Amino acid sequence: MLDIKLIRENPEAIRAGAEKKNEKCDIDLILQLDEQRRVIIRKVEALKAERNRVSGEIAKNKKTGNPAENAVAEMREVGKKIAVLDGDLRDVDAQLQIKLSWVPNMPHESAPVGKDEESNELVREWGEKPSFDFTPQAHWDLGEKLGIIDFKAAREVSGSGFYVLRGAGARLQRALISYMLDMHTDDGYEEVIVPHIVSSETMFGTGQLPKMADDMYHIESDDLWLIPTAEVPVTNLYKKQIIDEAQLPIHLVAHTPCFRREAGAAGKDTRGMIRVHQFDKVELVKIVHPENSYAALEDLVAQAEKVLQGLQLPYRVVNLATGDLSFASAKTYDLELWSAGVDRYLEISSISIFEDFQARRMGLRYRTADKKTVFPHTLNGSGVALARLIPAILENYQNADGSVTVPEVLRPYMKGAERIA
RNA sequence: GGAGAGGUGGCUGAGUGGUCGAAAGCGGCGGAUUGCUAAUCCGUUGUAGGGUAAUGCCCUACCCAGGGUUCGAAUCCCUGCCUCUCCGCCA
Repeated sequence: MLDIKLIRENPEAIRAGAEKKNEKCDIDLILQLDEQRRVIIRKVEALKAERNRVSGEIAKNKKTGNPAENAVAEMREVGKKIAVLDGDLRDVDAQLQIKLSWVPNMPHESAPVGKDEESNELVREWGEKPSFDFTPQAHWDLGEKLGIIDFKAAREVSGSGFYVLRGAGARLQRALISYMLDMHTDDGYEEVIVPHIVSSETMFGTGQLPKMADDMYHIESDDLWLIPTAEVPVTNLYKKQIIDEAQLPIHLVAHTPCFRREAGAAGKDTRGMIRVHQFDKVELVKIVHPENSYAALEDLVAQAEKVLQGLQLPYRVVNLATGDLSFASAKTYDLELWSAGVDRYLEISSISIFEDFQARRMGLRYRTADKKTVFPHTLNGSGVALARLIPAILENYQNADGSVTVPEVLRPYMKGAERIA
């Protein structure tokens, strides 16, 4: 959510920002509703002030036994006017809130301007792509031959877009989760376990609702939603709170499953576990002081990179173009992992700063020393997504005989196993 | 799921339909004082919206949420949500 005052004072900037993100929003209507709202407030509050004053007099007169019938009759009329205006105000305010909830966050000036991923900016590359003296296989072939990924069983159980890990495959995922959680908690992130099903209000807080409703699983009977990312429950842990400035920065890490309908992605990446309806992810969330939030973004990127560096996997860092940014994001870096079998980069982590957009939506504030309440900045980043990481490990660490070498840092978590064969 | 109780400011906890944004205590903040690791005393202490040049001032709203009754609601009525206790069910 953007501050209505900001929109009132800089309508052109907001319009331009939305345009850069390929988002539409009706700024003119918002300004009009905002003006209407304030006109009604001025009227109705003047009437309420009068009613309060006269009601006080009525009380006094009743006590001293003076007649008050005239005043009561008058106030009955004033009360009717107030009821009408209050109704108008509710309507206008509701309309305004809906329009406001559809205004995207402004892109940061350091996000490259462009309408789609073509304009993404390569920031840096790390590691070397592996070279093979044989033709590397894709993870779906490798995994099925090794008996560690079972797509057929997943289809039977749930339909397309799911996967089953077995044996060393399941073990590999658990090892990765432990490896990542250990790393992040060692670096000062607090581990949290959170609900995977959340309310509409919570989905609104981080900006998934209203825009992404069709991309998420909705449980109609209870009006609850399956989380598409741990960002949602973790950031909302502080919803509607005024926290102490001294509590900042807050660093959290959570492992959760993520559920995505992938409604608009029919036909894309249909093979393997690259685009699925459910996958696990380790997510990092930060709540920080506005003054150093962009430094916190760089730190968060480095934290996610550390996971890949530890695993010795080649990747590149990309600064997303404005048109590729999500609704709530001001700036996003993607980490893309090279995967030898599919011969392409896989987006494995997305690290974003939302400035105060999410905090304002969820009513999260902190109190300063001089007792002001301020919206902190929120950030999050995958650290990292398992359903992309496992394919990359299998493909990049594969051997000519179809076995897979276990990355060294994972061996302690795999009972010392050096290979999956 | 059934029965009962209840939801008041950072916390504890009062509150007869009118002078209650709300007693009191604790905590916090500011100050005074005492040489003894703290006590005592005084003051102050919520959030948001509107107006205004104004972090000041005025006004409005908020005692779980949403409706209603009334000139006037923390206080009465209805609905919902949540919490607690007991029973049932259950990993």
